[in-house]
Amino acid sequence: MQLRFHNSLTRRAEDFRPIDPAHIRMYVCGPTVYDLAHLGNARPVVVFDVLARLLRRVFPHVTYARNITDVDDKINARARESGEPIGAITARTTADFHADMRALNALDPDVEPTATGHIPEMIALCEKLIARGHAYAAEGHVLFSVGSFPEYGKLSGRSPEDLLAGARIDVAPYKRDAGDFVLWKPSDTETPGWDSPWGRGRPGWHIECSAMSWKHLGEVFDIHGGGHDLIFPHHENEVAQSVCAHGTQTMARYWLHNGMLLVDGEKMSKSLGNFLTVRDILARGPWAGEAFRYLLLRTHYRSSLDYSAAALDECKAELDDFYAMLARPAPEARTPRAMVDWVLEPLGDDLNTPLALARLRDLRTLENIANVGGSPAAVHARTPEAWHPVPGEARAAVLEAAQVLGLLWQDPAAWRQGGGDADVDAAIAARLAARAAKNWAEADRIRDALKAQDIILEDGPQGTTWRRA
RNA sequence: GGUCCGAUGGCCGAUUGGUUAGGCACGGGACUGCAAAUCCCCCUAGGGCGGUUCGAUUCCGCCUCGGACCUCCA
Repeated sequence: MQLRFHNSLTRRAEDFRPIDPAHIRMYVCGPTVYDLAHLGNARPVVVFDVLARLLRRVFPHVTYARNITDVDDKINARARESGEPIGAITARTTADFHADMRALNALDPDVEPTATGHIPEMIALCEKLIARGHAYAAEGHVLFSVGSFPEYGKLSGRSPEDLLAGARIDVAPYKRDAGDFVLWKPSDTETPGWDSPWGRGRPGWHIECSAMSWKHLGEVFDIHGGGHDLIFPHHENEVAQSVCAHGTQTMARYWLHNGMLLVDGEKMSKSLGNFLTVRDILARGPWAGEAFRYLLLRTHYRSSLDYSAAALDECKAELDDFYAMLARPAPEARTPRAMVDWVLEPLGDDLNTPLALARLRDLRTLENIANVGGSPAAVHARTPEAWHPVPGEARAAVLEAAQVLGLLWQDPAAWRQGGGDADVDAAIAARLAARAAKNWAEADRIRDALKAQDIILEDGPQGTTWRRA
């Protein structure tokens, strides 16, 4: 399967040509652990989780690295405000992050380096950059010299003049050039710091990712991912650091950036009152994690995505339909390879998850037709060949393809009836007796009483089943 | 102000130089004691103005609107 990705570096869709097809290496910028993950933080996690699953399906060996930034001035500020020790904040927030992302069925990356675990590598990078004339020490700082790297601005598509013209920061006096950025900065006794050739200090943000990707993926690797808002300055600076330190042509061959997530049409912010954490979503119910994942995947990863509670409910309804199909007894059947490939094919085209989901729904319809009856003509108009509905086959294909999307991993009965213990069997038996006596009023009364508890009965050929609304 | 991205039905969202996928909502039907689930049908849309073309939603230009970034935001 040939993969194609839109490469931010060239602003074009390109065929994916691995550096080493036997070993694919991907790095994605992870969270700064000072607060609970918000909805926007979850988007790159889910998007690149799907990409990692796809890569693992296509290539024999994949190393996916996603870092934890656990040294940062936002963390320091949080500790000063709350009085909680920094180590406690980062440990708790990291655990919360892991729990939240697992609730979205995002697999753990293969390696999850921490910034504090890679201070020696960061110092080594600073020394290499100074030795090569790309950085200089000044007043306890180490600064990257933007003027030493002619290609600075290539990733973000800016010229150094543009960057300078748009700069809205105060230029520190020790900077040789307004665009120079910090690799290392001094720490006072109240601030976390590590001994270095330039005195006790701490790393700048950008150097962390250069150090961690170098350590775990090498000087040049295949894919670098992250949010679109990180292109400048974070990724631009990463490229400058890594390329200049190692003397390589590039840092990563393919740069993938996900679009921003909006809430009710506006960017999330605490001042607007539309700031939502993943935990807020998960509190909606046991279905909410998967419904949110579905919501993220039904929009192409590069588009901006507008979150709303109504959209989340719609995603739950769509998953209800899938789980209704999966809950129906089905015979063991072979998994038709062609059906799985047909669903996954769009993923190879710059991770077109919305089209893959549409095809997954077509397979669901095919399975329903095999079991319940109907005409496959509408589905056949879209499929590459007229697959005959055979009970169990499309179902098996749905389950295998959904694994790559990280969907439909839950037990269908648990999905339909989960969210609390309910003993409805006795009520169903009583209603069955009333129906046998053609006492429709009593039968409907029982059904309505259950409905008042959000329990929906479904009479089918194999008897009566139930689910939660 | 600069750089870049986008605009598709009531809503969400793909594909495409030649009758605009799919989903949700709405409406109708089959099935059902009535429902639910399922299936069938219906709903046929490309911001505005130009250009290229036999033909433009698709390619190009301008305008409008929205968004991202412009030195530590996913």
